Amino acid sequence: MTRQQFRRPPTAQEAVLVELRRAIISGELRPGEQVLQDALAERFGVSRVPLREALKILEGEGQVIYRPHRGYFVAELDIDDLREVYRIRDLLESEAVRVAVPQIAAEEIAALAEALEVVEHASACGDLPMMAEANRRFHFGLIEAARMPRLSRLVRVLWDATDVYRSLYYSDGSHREVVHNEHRAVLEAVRLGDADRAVTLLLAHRERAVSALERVLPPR
Amino acid sequence: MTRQQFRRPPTAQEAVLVELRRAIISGELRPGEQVLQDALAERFGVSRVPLREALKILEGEGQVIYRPHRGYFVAELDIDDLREVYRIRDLLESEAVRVAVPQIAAEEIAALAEALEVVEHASACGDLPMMAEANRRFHFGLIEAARMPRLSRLVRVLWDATDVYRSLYYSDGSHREVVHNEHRAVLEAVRLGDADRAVTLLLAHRERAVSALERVLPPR
DNA sequence: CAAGTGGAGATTGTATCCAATTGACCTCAG
DNA sequence: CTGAGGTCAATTGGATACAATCTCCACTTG
Repeated sequence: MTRQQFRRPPTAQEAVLVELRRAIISGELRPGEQVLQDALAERFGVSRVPLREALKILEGEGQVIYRPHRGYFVAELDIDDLREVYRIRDLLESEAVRVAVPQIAAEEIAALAEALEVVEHASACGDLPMMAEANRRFHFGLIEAARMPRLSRLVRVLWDATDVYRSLYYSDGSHREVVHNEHRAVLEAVRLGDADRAVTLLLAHRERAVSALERVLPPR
Repeated sequence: MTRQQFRRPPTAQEAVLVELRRAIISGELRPGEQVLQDALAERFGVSRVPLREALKILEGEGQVIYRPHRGYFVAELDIDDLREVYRIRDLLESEAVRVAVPQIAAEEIAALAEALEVVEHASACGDLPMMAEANRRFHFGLIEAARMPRLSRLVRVLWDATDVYRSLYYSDGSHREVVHNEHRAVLEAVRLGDADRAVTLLLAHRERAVSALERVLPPR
C-alpha cells in the first residue's frame, strides 16, 4: 500500500485556520471588514472557541488586526505596506538564495524545474490557483534549500500577507509571460551555481511585480 | 489632572500573555517543558480559554511549540537556532539602521542617549532587569526611527526568542563593560549621521555576543 | 443646536462542562 | 521474554452559557 498520508486536520482550529486563509485570499472576507465570530463559526459548523484560536494565529501573522472588546478585522495593506513587505523579502530571500545555491542538491534542482513546468502549464491553461501553488513550490523550494527554518517561516508569512496582490499581478497574461522568462533565468543561474546572479535576477523579479502593482493600486 | 494612563490589560488573555512571557524569560517554564494548562490557568486565576489564546500568540512567535492533542511545549533553542536568529537580525537591523540614521529626529537621538544612561546606571547597580529594559529602549529607539512597523515587529519577535540568552550574556560584568563602549560608539555614529559606521559597529556588537554565547552553550 | 447621558441590542470575553485523544501501564498469547 | 491489545487516568479540544463591553441612538440639558 503506497503510504497514503491522511492530511485531515486533527483539530477544528486547524481546519478553520485553513478556511480562514482561503476566505481572506479569495476576498470573501474583505480588507477592513470585521470578522463576525458568531456568523463565521456557524458557517464553519464549529463554536467560537476554535475560530478564535485560529484568529490568534492570523493575528500573529498580521493578516488580521485584533482590537480588544471590538473584535478581529481583516488587515488592510496599502502601497507603503506592500513596499515594506517587499523590501523585507529582498533582504531575507537574498540571504536564503545565497546560502542555498552552493549547497542545493540535484534532486532539489529537479523539483524546481518540475515546479516551473507546472507553473507554465497552469498559466497556459488559465488555472491561476494551480499556478500560484506551483509558483510557491518553485520559490520555496529554493529558499528552503538554505536550511534556515526560521527564515523560511518569516518569508512564508510575508508571502501570505501579500497573496491578494500576487494573484492580482498574475491575473494579467502579459505579466505571466515576463515571469516565465525570469523564472527560467533564475533556474539556470542556480544550475550554474551562480548565487549572485540568481539573487540579482530575483531582485528584479520582485521589483517588476511591485512596481506594476504600484501603478494599479490606489496611490493613497 | 496629569493624564495618568491606566495600563491595565483590558482582557485576561493579554494579562496572561504578559505573565507567560515573564515565566519563560525567567526560566520558571523551562525549555522543552509542557505547559500544563489546568495548573497554569489556576495559578493565574483564569480559565483555560484565555490561557490558550495567549499560547496561540506565543506559538506564532515560536516561543512555544504546539502539538495537536498533546499540548504546548516551551521552545528549545540550540546554538544553531541562535546563530540563525542572529543572522536574520543582522539583515533586518542593518536595513533598519540604514533607513533610520538619515531621518532620525533630534528628540529621538536624545531618547537614545537617555536610554544609554539608564543602561549604564542599572548595570553599575546590578539591576539587570532594568538594564535589559533600557537596552531594548536604546536598540528599538533606533530601529523604530526607520518607520518600518513590520520590520520592527519582526525584530522584536527575534529579540523575544533569544531573551534568555541575552540575560545570560549580560549577567557577566566584563561583557557589560564592552557593551557600554559599543553602545556609545553607535550613538556617536548616529549623531554624525554615519549610517554605515553604525551598521558596522552593531554587526560587531552582535557578533561579540553570539560568539561569547557559543563558548558558554552546549556545543551540541 | 451642541454636548453629554442613558439604555437596548449586538458582539466579544471567559468559565464551566463534557467529549476526544493520548500515553502509561497491565495483561496475556505466542 | 516480546509484542499486540486493552484499560484507565491525565490532558487537551470544543460547545454552551453567561458576563462584560462596546456601539448606536434617542433623549435631555444647557
